[in-house]
Amino acid sequence: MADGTFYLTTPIYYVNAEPHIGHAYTTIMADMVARHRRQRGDDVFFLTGTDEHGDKIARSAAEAGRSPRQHADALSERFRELGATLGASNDFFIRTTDAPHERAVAEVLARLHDSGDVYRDAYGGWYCTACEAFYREEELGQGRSCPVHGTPAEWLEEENWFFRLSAYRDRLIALYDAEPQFVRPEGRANEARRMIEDGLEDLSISRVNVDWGVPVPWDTDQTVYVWFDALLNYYSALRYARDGEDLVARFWPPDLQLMAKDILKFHAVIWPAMLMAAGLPLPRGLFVHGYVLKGGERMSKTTGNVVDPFPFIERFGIDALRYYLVREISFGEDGTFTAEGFEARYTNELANELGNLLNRTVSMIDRYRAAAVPAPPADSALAAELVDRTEAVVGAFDRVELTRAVEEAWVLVRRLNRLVEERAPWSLARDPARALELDSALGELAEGVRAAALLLWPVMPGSCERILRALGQPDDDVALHRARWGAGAAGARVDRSGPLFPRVEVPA
RNA sequence: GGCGGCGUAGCUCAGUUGGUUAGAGCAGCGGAAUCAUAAUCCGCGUGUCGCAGGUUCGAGUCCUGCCGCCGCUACCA
Repeated sequence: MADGTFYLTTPIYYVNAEPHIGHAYTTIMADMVARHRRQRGDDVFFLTGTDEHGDKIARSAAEAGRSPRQHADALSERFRELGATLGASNDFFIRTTDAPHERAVAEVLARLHDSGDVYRDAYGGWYCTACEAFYREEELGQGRSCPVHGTPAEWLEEENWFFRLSAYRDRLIALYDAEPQFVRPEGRANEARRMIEDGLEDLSISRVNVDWGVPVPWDTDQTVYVWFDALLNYYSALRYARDGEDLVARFWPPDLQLMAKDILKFHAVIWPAMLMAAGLPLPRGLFVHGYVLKGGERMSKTTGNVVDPFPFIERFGIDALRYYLVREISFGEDGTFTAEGFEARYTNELANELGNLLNRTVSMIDRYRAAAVPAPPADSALAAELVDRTEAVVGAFDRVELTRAVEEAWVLVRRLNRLVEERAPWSLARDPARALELDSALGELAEGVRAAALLLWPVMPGSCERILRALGQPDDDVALHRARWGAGAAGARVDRSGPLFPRVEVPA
């Protein structure tokens, strides 16, 4: 970031089920950050992908009657397609089954083994195959059942390789002391800190009975624990995403890593410890967001309480979904997805406020000035206001307050609708003596809408490019500095190309 | 049990380090306007800021207790 590069990641998605809106949410939010940083001229690398190893994948593959590889291929492709549908501008899509990733995992693990951070020990415990996790006796339910699945846990004893996580306790606490912004929001940092202070146990990072995984290089009877494997994707991707170029030097460490709150511990405790052990610089910041709730409850693959994003995308368009998610759910908090709320925001905000603003602007310029966009007046009060809006948006993005960023941009949209009423161009148009005033009013309006499109571009890229085209502006340069007052192309002609967000009939 | 969070207008929520008459959006009511996707703009809030105490010149904002709701405690964004 300081050097003008920006490395941004989403978690990699586990391919044991079809993607749902929770995955879409994280990818969309990350994409907004990525696009915003590019608007600012940063050299951005935006990574997402899929997590494909583990016994659970092998089992669901078997149920589906195919090999783990076939299963992973099929589902990984679904996640890749989801990203494309969402308009995700990721620079690479990593799969943990990529051979270069597996080599990187083996290398890092070997390094930790050599340095003494990985050791062999016996481990016994109650194991749930569905969870791929061991439980302590007191955690089990009646009949020694898995607290999550309710199915009986089995007693397993095996020799595993352990990561000396406990040895990093003091260094982790020092990290949280020194970098209060390492994990945001603040409450999540406190949670993570508490996990560290409450005592860390060494972590078993290999499995004997799991075949579908990366073999432990010096003990090929064992495979690497999926989380150890998965976390390293953030590092390994930079080593092979571009043929012939090692991106590690250019982008490492990550500037921002996004995730939902369920995987806080892996990212805020285990991951930095792994990097310390490997001698790699730590990420500059993690941001932990909340859940997209349905009916006030958590969506879950297990219970089937999920929202399918595709019908909404088909009816309202991807930009409407992107807008709704970032606006409705205060980023960092949980929020509830409802069809009613979606439709209300689409109609009130996208169609009526923004879409209609563009439409009335273009329409008046077409009607009163034969489609020629007048130059914006240099003395407009909007010029200063635009500086304020832009700074507010940039500041919000810097703090990863994405909901706030859209709200700040939206203040301009509302200001512009008010401006139309204040100037009343239709009234000026009736008096030929006020032609200059009319030019000024229409130029001011067009310039304001153009700037609003640039501020909102990370949220709704396609729609904002359409706004620019409708105003006769090039749509291929959306750099943020072009949101300056008067930076638009001169001599533009408006193009009436129909409603930006057409009203959608809502069946009763 | 442990740890953490939440409870502010009918609804969804903002409210930096405590400081004057507690805000926004939506919904509702009234009005203006007619460029526009009948889309916009203006006006209208007697809210015990969950309850009870405490600290303070002053608390929605800090402390204690209580009530209610929720999350995490190694499946899943």
